[in-house]
Amino acid sequence: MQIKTERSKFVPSNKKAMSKAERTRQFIIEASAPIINKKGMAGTSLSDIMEATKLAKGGIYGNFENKEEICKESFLYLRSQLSTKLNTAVAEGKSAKEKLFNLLDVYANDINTADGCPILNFGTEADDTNPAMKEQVKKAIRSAQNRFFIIAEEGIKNKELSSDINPEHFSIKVFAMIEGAILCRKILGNDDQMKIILDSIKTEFKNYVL
Amino acid sequence: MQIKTERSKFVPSNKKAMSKAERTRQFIIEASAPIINKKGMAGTSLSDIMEATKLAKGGIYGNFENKEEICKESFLYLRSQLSTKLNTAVAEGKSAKEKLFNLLDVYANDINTADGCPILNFGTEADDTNPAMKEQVKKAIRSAQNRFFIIAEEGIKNKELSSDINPEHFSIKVFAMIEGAILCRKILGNDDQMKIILDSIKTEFKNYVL
DNA sequence: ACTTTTTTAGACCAATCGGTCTAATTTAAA
DNA sequence: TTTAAATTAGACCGATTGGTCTAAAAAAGT
Repeated sequence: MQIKTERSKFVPSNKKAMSKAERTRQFIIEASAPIINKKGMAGTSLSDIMEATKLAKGGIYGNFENKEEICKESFLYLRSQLSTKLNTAVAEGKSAKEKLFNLLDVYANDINTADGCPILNFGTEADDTNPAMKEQVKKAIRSAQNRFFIIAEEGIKNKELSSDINPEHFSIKVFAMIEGAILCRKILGNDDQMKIILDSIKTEFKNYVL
Repeated sequence: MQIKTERSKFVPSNKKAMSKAERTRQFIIEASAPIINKKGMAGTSLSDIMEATKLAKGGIYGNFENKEEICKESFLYLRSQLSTKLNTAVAEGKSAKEKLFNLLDVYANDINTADGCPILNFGTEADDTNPAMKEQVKKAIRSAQNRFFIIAEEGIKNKELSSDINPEHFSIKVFAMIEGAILCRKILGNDDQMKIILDSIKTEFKNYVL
């Protein structure tokens, strides 16, 4: 005895050539990602996901092997969303300085709108318990650091920046500071420290601008 | 029908005037803390704690209201353990520079021995789900930052440091960088970035030494 | 429009969750 | 050493966990 119920009407950005299942799969990811990012992988239950998607168990497990796969795909989704924003910000800058400042501004403004940095959230949970996830986070860190690295390196190449700047050290320091700042923002509940840190990065960077 | 079993023979550092229950309570905390720090609060089950302590449920719940209390006490324990180490390192330094460098060296060497920084681990998990815990982490951040602040401020007062150093900004930046470095160390699985960051902090600090 | 294939609902499952309670056992006071 | 109080073992509890399976429903060919 089955009762007729409404099904998912979700239509993702890339509409064409997507089967119903592919669309549902994507819908589940997009609905789950913010929850998992917020409550953690262990802290998010299947009923949380069912509630968020309004789907029954069958609808979920018809599209995913298990909860872990949903977590992994959610991380990849959040990572790519954020990546796009950050890359766009960089691309819109015309100089090394503009590129960096645009990039920092995204970190300043955008991430608190969402529920925090997925690298930080998934990373701290995965490190001791989930090697596959840890590997994904590792890639994400490398790519985030590389964004800063490229800006500095190209800046030198284009004679915009003094070659005194060490792109590797610069990218590592800046990334670490920002992740630390995100943590402080979340726990302390305000942007004060984030602002101080971003200002300080900008001030230091200006010393290298030729 | 009860079967006689061995009970906890644990004797904590402060031996005197502790009832059996107080000792067991402390024992449970010390056994649980590293597990919770590692697997997270949601990721640690009561059976994990039972296994680590070799106690039955009754032995646990006779000493704690609920799992959350164990988590909270575990955080406080880890925090105080770490605090002691850090404060000792600072106290052993004879100059501002020595104090800071000693302090940084603890972060460099000691924390990877354990299972990562409790501020980072508990903080990222608590922020959206556990306001009481979040409040505790907030205190811990403030106290950790204050340690750096005091070193800089006293350094100025004692004419060891140029007053160009801004103790507030310095403490915020250094703390953020270290937390970021701890994250990177855990995920990337090596100390390279941590070393670069600590060296960079030291180098920058030296500019202010008179 | 009809048929086949894909997809989803939801009952069901064993296992585990956090937590309670009582009786047995230790501890500690007398 | 006896006795009263404090403490712990572990059976038990209902709720929830992640996950399976089948029949119904929807989507996709034809």
